[in-house]
Amino acid sequence: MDRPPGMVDVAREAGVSHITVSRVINGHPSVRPETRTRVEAAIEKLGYRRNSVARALKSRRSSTIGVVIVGSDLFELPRILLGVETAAKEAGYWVSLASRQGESTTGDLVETLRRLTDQSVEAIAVVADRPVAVEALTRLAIGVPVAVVMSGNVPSPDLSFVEVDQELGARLAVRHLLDLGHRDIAHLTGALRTFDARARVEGWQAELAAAGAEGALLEGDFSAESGFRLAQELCAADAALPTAVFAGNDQMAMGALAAFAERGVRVPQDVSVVGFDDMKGAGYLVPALTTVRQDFAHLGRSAIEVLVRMLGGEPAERHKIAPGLVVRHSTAAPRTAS
Amino acid sequence: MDRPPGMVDVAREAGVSHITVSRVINGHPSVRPETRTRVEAAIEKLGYRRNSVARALKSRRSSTIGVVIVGSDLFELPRILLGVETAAKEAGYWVSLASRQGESTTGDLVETLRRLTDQSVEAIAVVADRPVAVEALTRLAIGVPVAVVMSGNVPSPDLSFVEVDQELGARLAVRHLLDLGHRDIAHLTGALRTFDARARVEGWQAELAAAGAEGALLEGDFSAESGFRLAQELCAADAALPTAVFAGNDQMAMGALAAFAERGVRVPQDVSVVGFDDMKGAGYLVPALTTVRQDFAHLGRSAIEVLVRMLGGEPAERHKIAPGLVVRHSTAAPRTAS
DNA sequence: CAACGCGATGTTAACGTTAACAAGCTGCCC
DNA sequence: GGGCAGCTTGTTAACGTTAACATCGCGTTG
Repeated sequence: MDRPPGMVDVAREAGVSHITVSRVINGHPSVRPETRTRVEAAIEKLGYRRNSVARALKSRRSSTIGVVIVGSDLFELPRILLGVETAAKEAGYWVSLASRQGESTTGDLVETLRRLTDQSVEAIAVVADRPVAVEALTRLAIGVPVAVVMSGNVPSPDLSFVEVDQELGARLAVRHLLDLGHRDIAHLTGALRTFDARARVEGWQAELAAAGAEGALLEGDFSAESGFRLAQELCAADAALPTAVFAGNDQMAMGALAAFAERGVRVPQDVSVVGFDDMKGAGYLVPALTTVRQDFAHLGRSAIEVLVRMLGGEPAERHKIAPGLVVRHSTAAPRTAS
Repeated sequence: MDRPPGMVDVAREAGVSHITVSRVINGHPSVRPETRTRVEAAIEKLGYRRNSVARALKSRRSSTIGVVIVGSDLFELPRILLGVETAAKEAGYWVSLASRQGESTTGDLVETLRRLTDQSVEAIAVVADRPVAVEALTRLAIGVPVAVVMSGNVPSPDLSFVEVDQELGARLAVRHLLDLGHRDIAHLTGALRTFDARARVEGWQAELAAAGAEGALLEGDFSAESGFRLAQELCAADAALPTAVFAGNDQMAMGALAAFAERGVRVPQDVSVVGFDDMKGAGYLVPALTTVRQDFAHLGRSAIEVLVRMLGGEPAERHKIAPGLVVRHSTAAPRTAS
């Protein structure tokens, strides 16, 4: 015998029919304990393993959840993925991966989703950083439950959304600076084609407006390089330096810190800096970075949990996970209250 | 009709038999062009998509490659994964994910591999940072081609290995310091249970020995925190500070930089620091970090390419990808040549 | 002109599982 | 003691595809 044993082989070994083997494996109640034991012994002896492909074909249940990754600005992808994978495994599902890098057109995305449904995935989690991708999703009848991770605000009754509340995070950061006494808080934005960057801008604006404070907006792209460049611009400008800078993410904060160090601008004495993400090592920048922490593993886990509920017939859900402010040493009261 | 159309439906529409449809889809040569066109029209009209589960069942080819992730110290996982996914897609394969976090026993690993083969994956890539995992692999007859990513040095004729040459990377880093005139080069190691950390220690030792130089070894765990702590120890020690520090990775270098800044030790004037990885933003630390760059996407891509060749009947291969030194501003000649 | 070869198409039978239905056995109650 | 319920087991038929073999028609060649 050159191929792995099937149910028939186990059945022959145990002296029963293959369907009894099926029942034992699926935990069907009406099997005599004695028979069950015999079948289990045969399974053990032959080293039988259920062929999940055949099972998927017949039962139309592949026990697989597809994950689509759109965009590659996602620094924290591994943590999300680990959350996804862990939760999926716990729920008895496989994770099948499909990514779309670079400029993904709507057609590309459709094709990726198609490939995934061809594979008979039961549900799909889309980890997307761009509104474009999500807008495309809303126009698609995919036929399986879909959860969108990390980006929301698009009205769509059939899609679930799981995201960290970016606007709240931004507000937390800005409020912290306001509380310290800052009234001129610049924002170095992330890539504005992404949801996250936009939501952070909104949070920053809203909080600033509520406090009657102000600040310049400089557009970056989430890279440390852009943070560096924008901070340099800030220094070079004729106007006085703002007393605080809210960076689009920790990478940009890092760049800004480098630029300030180069110009001899002291942080936090001359200018306060807040980041976003709480990336690995953020506490060991100089100075240790005050930032907004996102729980990415939680995000991934929630996505799967939502999908599992949807597979159970529940309607689509929307979850906003609250981020938390982590205060370290890159923020302080402004030197001179104007 | 409530379920998606199958080949029979297409066949009926086109007025042929389902097997002709199969031939058209698989690009079989002996189909009359006129028939082909008719079938293609029917496919288009019905929106037919091949059921890859049924195909996998019959042909025993799932077109899926399994990826097992062992350990979670892998900061650069997403880049590897993206390389894997891209290369797999190009080669016509799916990627199915399975991770093992935390303390993975051999039994755990076996079970994970089993689950993957149950799914009929055609090949498996194991991204592992620990020797334990790899040793377990060598004792297993898995039945499909296996490539191990990121860790080598274990003799095993059936396993392919794809890794960045860690020892070479360490040598590059240390040689750079030696060339600058350093003779006392401490090494803050990564977690010694991992291959990478060990290989870097070996490279450091070998290069030091070859040059007749010396230096202390302090054991860390790849975290910025450990880099910080060990650098503090270095400062606190009665003996003089080494003139250079080779950190186990960029995170640890970051921690060390923070510790030195706190103590008023200037980098690179008082002490030079070299990292490993070239993590995102390494060029925007203060000072910009000299480090060793690993091409992770290449790593992932190579793994898939090797597996595809193995699926084509080729024997196992071993690849060492050469890392490159990136010189920035955290290294300089020692202040006083002794 | 018949036989052969070959390209194009069709028929049948798997792949290994689960669903639906059928049937045997036991024990219980009237 | 017969019939019926209920538990256990078996028979048969799919799921949608591909492999192997069969068939048909036509052009070519001895």
